[in-house]
Amino acid sequence: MTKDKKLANPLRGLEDRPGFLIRRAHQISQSVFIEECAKLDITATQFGVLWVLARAGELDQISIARLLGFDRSTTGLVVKLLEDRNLIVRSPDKNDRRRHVLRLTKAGEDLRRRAEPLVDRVRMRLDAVFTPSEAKTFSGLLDKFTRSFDETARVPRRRPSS
Amino acid sequence: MTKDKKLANPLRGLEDRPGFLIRRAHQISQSVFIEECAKLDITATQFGVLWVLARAGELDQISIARLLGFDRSTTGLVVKLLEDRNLIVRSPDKNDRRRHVLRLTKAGEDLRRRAEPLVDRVRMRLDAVFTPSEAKTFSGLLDKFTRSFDETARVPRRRPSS
DNA sequence: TCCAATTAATCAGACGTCTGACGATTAAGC
DNA sequence: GCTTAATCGTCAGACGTCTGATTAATTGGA
Repeated sequence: MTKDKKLANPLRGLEDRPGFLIRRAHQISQSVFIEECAKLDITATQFGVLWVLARAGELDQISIARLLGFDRSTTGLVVKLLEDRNLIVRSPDKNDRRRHVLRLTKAGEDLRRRAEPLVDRVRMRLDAVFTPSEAKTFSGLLDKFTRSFDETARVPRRRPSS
Repeated sequence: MTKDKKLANPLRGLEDRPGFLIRRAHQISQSVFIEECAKLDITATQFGVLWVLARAGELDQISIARLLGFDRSTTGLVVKLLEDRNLIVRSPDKNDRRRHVLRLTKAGEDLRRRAEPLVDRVRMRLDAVFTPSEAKTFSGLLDKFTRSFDETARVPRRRPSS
């Protein structure tokens, strides 16, 4: 290969590695989320915790981590931020004193509800670059990809049975 | 919706948001990269810089950032780590004193070359969960997705013309 | 019953990522 | 030429993420 060819495309061979494009896709989707939800000052990760708590009523940190596929430490830090903002409360579990059970406060539930339409907008903006058929295929492949690694990944994820 | 149904699947409605699955896919691919390249002590981000420098010969930080879609600050920090390990050298640009031109050292080029087969293994492991046809479709959709946002994203990316 | 393995949670440390600000330098318009 | 705008790089601060270690509590097996 000549030096000129190198200069012509310094990315040939990197661009088609899935990891590289996945990283970029993640960066983009995070950026769109932050942009849409700026007025609520909430991140995608934080919203995930609010969401799952709204659905489940109450959970301990480890359960949240497993459902969302977050690392234990990550979950602990995110939960701390939400607790500092009084969006969730933590109370010791009487049956198992290692656990702290989390639940949404009224403020947390209000914020989650207000975030809902904004998060829908994020989804719409992300899907908008595809035809409906492509969007479906993309989601399906992402699901297959992530599902294939759920059990063997360093940070495993246990999806609900339903 | 009954409370029982909530408990049955606390993730319904979150799982099919593309951003959520993209995050998980990113987490997985990073994890596989780290696992394969553990003995070289290099991350995907760092490898990207080594790669693009190997291709281009020499570049300043901003050019690297634009080619890879990294933030300026991120690039600065990654470059610093590589420089501390003597994998790249930085020299002031005589024509433009704002710039510092980066190039690989011998150690940097050696590391990049040794990383090559490991990075190929990462790609193989990621693609292995798909049929060849699915892998191609997935790559194509990821490319379309990222390309659609390259210009409007907060962190823009300028792909090489070739 | 008692010891060992497991589990929940926290912490320090590291890297990646972005924002907003700043200083230094160059380029552009008048 | 001079003023203004744009650009390169850095820094502090914040959040997300993972590792490895530690502490406290529970569980399971001999």
